[in-house]
This record gives sequence, structure tokens and C-alpha cells, in this order.
Amino acid sequence: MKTNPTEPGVPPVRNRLGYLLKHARERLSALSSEALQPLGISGRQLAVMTALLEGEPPSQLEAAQRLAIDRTTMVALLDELEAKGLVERRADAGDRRRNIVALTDLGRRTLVEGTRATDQAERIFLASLSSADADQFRRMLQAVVGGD
Amino acid sequence: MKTNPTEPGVPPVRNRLGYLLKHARERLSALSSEALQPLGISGRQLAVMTALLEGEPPSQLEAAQRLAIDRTTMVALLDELEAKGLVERRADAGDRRRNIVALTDLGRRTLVEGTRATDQAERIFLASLSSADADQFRRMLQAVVGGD
DNA sequence: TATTGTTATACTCTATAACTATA
DNA sequence: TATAGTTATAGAGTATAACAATA
Repeated sequence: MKTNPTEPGVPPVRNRLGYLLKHARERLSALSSEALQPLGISGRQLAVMTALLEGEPPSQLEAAQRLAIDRTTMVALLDELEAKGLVERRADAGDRRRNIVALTDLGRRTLVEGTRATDQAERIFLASLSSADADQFRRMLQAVVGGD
Repeated sequence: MKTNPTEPGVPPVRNRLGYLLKHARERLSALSSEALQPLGISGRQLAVMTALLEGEPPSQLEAAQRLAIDRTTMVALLDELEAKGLVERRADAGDRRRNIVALTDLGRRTLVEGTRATDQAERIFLASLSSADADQFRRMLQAVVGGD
């Protein structure tokens, strides 16, 4: 059994995109969780609230599609947010299969504060990049994620 | 209840780093899984094998540290790799608490092929960026992840 | 027949606590 | 006392299948 025969064409694991994306997300999640803790919400919950405010108040299914998550995942997220008084479900008058989901006044205020908190978390996360590089980093991520 | 009062300072959820990193990683994971399927290994397993080849053959704990994961997570990963005949645990002669972990010959061949496969998955993942931008994207990720 | 919300269920990934064997 | 490996366990997060209500 030979020792340490470095293989050509096998780069260090810390240069691999899989490693980098995993740990980048872990670091940002930790920073965001910490920043949101005073508000008593998670980053996932803030993301749902953010999606509710884009365009018309969505059904649960439409809200899930805006976040590119499954509708069954949305159920539990809305249960949590409703229990905190941050969102309301109301039956759609025109199609009673659908629930229209909207932020409450408390939800709107919490969203604004949570956005400020996560903006700050993002700034800390990106602190090792120049401001121009940080903008480019975000654009590159949008490019590789695509429309989904 | 007002409808759709767009709040100033609340950007679309698809511009948030949390959303982008989550879905970027999801997309790369899907591409990598597909590329590795003929080899019968996961991206996580390939990452462990890659870490084993950097520097001296590590103990389980050192291998975990190279990947910045918990040593209890490493146990199950090595169980899987050992069951496939890709790695070997052998007791450290100098300190019998430690297991030295090394790739088998099959493991080394699988690592080389798996690296080629995930290189190709990374190229597809980055296809919307120029070659120079792709390099810069990777460097930026390394900068924000830091030494951990 | 198809769609929306829901529930039950299961699977992946991860970490914490406690055990064992060694040091 | 402390460390390396292990096990049991639990908690996120996610998805699939099946059901009820409605279209």
C-alpha cells in the first residue's frame, strides 16, 4: 500500500464547488439565524414573507412556486407563521380550493425589520469582497441559478 | 387589508443570497448526482475520498476536519465507502485509538473517474459564465468561505 | 378528471450526548 | 483525565403518495 500518491487531476476538496457552496450556505445561514433571533423567526420564514409581498397576494401554491419549493413544504411554513400572527390564510372567493395568503400588519413590520437584519448578515458574509465584487458575486449566482 | 403594498427596502426573494445559495447548491447537487450515478457513489462520498488523498493518510478525525464536518458524520460515510471496497481502515500502530484511512486501488481509480465526472458537472453548472468569470466565481466563494 | 390544501410517511443530512478503548 | 471511534437519538429540511374538498 503506497503512501500519499497524489493523483494528477484531483484538486483539493476545498476548491470544489460542492464543498464551497455547502460551506458558504452554512456560514450565511448561521449569520442570518443570529441576526433574526431577536425577531423570533427563521430565514426560511422570512423568505416566505418576502415572497408574499411580490405582486398579487398568492395562493399557497403560488407562494411555493415563487420560492421554488414544494407545496407540502409550504403548509408547515405557513402554519408556523400563522401561529405567530405574521400571516393570514383566507379562502379565495372565486375558487374555494385556494387559500390566499397575506401578511398581517405585524407580519409586514417584522418583514421590514427582518430584511434589515439579513441585509446586515449578508454584508458580514460578503465582507471579504469589495463592494463591486459583492455585486458581481450576486449576479453570477443569479446566472448559474437561472430562472429555475 | 390593503393589497400588495410593496415595501421599500424589501428586495425580491430571488435576489437574496440565502435563496441563491440554496438553489445553486441544489442545482449542482443534482448535476453531480447524475454524473456520478454510473460510478455508484454520491458527491459526499467522493468528497471524502478526495480529502483522503491530500497530504498524509489521515485518521478519521483528521479526515473530518479536512472536510469541516463532524467526526460522527465521518463514521457513517466511511462505513459506506468501506462496504463498497473503496477505502480501508487500519489501526494506527503508534496510537491504537486512531484509525488511519486510505483509499484502496479501486478507490483511487473511482476517485479519478469521479473527479472527471464532477468536473464536467461543474462545467455545466457554470456554463452561463465566461471561463474567466467562472474562475472568479470560485475565488469569490473561497474568499467568503474563508479558512473555516 | 384535475387541482388545492392537507396529512402521513420516509429519507437525507447533521449534530449532541453518552459509551468503549485506549492514552 | 483526555481523546478517537462508535452508537443512539433527535432535529431540520425535503419530497412522495394518498385523501378530502372543490373545480
